[in-house]
Amino acid sequence: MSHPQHAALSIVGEEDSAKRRQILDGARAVFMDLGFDGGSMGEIARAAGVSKGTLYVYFTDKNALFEAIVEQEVLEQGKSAFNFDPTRDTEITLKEFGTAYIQLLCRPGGGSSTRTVMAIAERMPEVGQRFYNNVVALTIGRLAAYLEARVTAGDLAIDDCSLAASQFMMCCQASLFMPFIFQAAPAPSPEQIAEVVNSATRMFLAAYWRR
Amino acid sequence: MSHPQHAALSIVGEEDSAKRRQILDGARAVFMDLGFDGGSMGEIARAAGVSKGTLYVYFTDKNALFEAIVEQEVLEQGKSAFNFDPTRDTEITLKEFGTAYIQLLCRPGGGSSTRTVMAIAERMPEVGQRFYNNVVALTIGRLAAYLEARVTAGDLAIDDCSLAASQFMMCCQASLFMPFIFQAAPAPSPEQIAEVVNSATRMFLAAYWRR
Amino acid sequence: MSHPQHAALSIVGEEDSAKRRQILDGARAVFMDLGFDGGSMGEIARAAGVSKGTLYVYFTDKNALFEAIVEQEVLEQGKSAFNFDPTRDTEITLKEFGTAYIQLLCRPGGGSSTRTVMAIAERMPEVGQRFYNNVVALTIGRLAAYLEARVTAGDLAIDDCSLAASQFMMCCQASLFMPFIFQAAPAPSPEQIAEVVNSATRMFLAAYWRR
Amino acid sequence: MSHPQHAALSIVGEEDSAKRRQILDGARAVFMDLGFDGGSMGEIARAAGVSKGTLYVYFTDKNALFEAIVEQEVLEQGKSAFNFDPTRDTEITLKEFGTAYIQLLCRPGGGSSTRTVMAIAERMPEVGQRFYNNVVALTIGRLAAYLEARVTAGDLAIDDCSLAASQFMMCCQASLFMPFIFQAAPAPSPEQIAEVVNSATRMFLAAYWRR
DNA sequence: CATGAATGAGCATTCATTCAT
DNA sequence: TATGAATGAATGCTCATTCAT
Repeated sequence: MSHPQHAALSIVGEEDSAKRRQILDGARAVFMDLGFDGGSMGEIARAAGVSKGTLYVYFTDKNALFEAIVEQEVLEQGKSAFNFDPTRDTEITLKEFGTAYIQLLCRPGGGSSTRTVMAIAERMPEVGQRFYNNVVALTIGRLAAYLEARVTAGDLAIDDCSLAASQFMMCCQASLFMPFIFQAAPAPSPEQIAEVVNSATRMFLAAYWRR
Repeated sequence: MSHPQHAALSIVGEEDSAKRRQILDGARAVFMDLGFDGGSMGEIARAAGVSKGTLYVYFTDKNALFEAIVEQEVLEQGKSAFNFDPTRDTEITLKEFGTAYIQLLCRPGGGSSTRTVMAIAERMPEVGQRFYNNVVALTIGRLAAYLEARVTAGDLAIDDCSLAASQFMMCCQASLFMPFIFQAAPAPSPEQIAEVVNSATRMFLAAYWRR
Repeated sequence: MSHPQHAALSIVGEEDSAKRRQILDGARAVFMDLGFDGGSMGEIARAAGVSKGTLYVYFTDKNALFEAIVEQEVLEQGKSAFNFDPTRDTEITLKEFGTAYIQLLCRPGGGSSTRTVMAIAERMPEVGQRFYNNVVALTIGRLAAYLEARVTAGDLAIDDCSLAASQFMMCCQASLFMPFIFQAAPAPSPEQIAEVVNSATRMFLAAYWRR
Repeated sequence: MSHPQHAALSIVGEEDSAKRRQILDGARAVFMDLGFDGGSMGEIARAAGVSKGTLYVYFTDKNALFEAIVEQEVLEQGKSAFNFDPTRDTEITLKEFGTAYIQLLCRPGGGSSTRTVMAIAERMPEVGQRFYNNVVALTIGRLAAYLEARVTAGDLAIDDCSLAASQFMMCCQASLFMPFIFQAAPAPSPEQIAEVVNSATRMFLAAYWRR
């Protein structure tokens, strides 16, 4: 029993045969491009290079396959290691994190996972929740922990570090993410990102830097 | 001559018979709940209390109906009159605006239009653009104009008022909008909104208040 | 009772209000262009410049309207007065008739009635029969009567004048009608028609001229 | 690799699985009875004993299926081997050919393909052309070649053998094909055919027999 | 009588899913 | 296990027909 046979939603210890991976790769490409409804099982099969029948050997149905994709995305993005060394310089840390974060969020064809999950959240709330909790909230939590450390270190004066973390992340998105996700602007250039992140950092430190 | 027979796509001066309104209401409910692909013309007909055929008397096809819904949302949200009297107190103005803005964005079942449009933006870029330009960018522009006035008045010191406006709006969303749109949290309470908006205002003024 | 109210299929003495004529004209244009299935009642209404509802005031349904069109075509084509003066020169009469006949049959957009009726004959046999009997057979009969007169006059020696008439008409179609109706060639030029009709006449007289 | 998965429109070397044949048989029955517009994919599926979905596994759409039917008819009728041995007696050859030709054209339920293709020729001209060129024109060409041989042999005196061939074929149709295709008469009996073909042959030889 | 808004049955087509091999 | 042929329910859309005005 160490092969497929429906691992269902077990968050950890997913079966990972080559076929399964192949399917997930194809499915990700299709779902992220076309969305849940827009992508068909046929296209996924073609993209994955397997037969349609095989899809159903590894996943009970389209929903399960989609959930697995999101899960994978969650795992992967959750792994995004930002440098939150608590002893590191605050300004540098914030700028580097902000840049990496926006680059991740706005990479060409990469708002896709955010968009795709947002899109389905009304119909598949658990999927939206998992994505939020394990990607967005996780990152907020990590940044919050870093901020807490800087508070302790005496650099910053913050009441609610979680809120502050969220504020910083949203500030970094200002003028970049919304146009990008609404297709009103292409992916931002490194220069644009730098400018916005610098401004966000300045604002953040102006508000929270220990006076 | 105030009746159906294809009013076409005229953006302004749309025919507004009762039937048309009825259909738009049904369609909005369905599209916002299920998304563009998820909602079927049959369901819309049922929701609107008309026959499927009637849908096509008023709208050429599913796309046109969807676009009309978005257009309506655009018109409605674009009309949102925030009090941007340039002589008004800065802090009060920001707090009131922030509160109204988040209430609009996160009203129960109201992130839906944002979500629904984001979801379709990859496949219908013009729709995404219209929504961004006439709702999001419009509001940013209005706030930016107000900020400009306060700069002139000597209250604030801001280089890029448009960026600043965007920053304030994003800051107000912190910890509220993302959980809401990912269905990880219900619509925020007035108290939650007040707290976040206050914090955003504090941060904003700390950064941009003339020293 | 001297107005509409469904005159049904009465072959003679059809009601003929202006509206009715208007409808028939629109319907003819549409049916002959698009065929019975291809033409819609909506298009007919537009072509006739009346409302769809009005169509049903004058004709019970699409079938009845179509039948009326064919009937009208039958009446009109039946009236085609070829010069069959029994005392007229045989060769000249044949050539003139042949030319007029092919011109009628192959006039641009005019094989249409033949095509349209043939097309529906399997599903509406009575319509096909009426058309054949009152257009094709009628013309054969008239030519046959003329031939009979020439036999009596001593010009021709024919056993079965009806068959002979049919033979002459078919011979005139040779190389012209089939390509035309299969859309493998455009409507024939007067020169082409003349050549074919001349050849047919030569052949006919070679076979039936009193030796 | 002898199975579906879209054999596309390859005119020759068509895949020929049993299912495909089954579908073609059902489709032929339906299309020939009801015409292109009159026959629905649902009826075809029922007639073929397969599901509607299966139709689309073998044919991209209704048009393709219809074209395949016509193509099959073209192939089949094009194969009709008439005995055109150039050394064979002229009168016998003509009579035998004429009889076989009319029998083919007027076989019960067999004028149908001619009718069905004529009917659609206005909207699908390539289909009409293929049918004309590969069925009608082909046969004319073969007969013309035979006539040419008889001219060379000194039996016949013909200027335009192609026109003469067409004339003979049309003459053979006299009083038989038109009533048949308009459903004004059932398929002709062998006796009727013999009589008409004999008369056509007599006429033809009277005109073209070397004097 | 004439209108045109409204209907609902019907159509071509797609696609998630099943299952014999 | 992997396949791909087959399915049938569902979808977007059209159109002949009805009926209140």
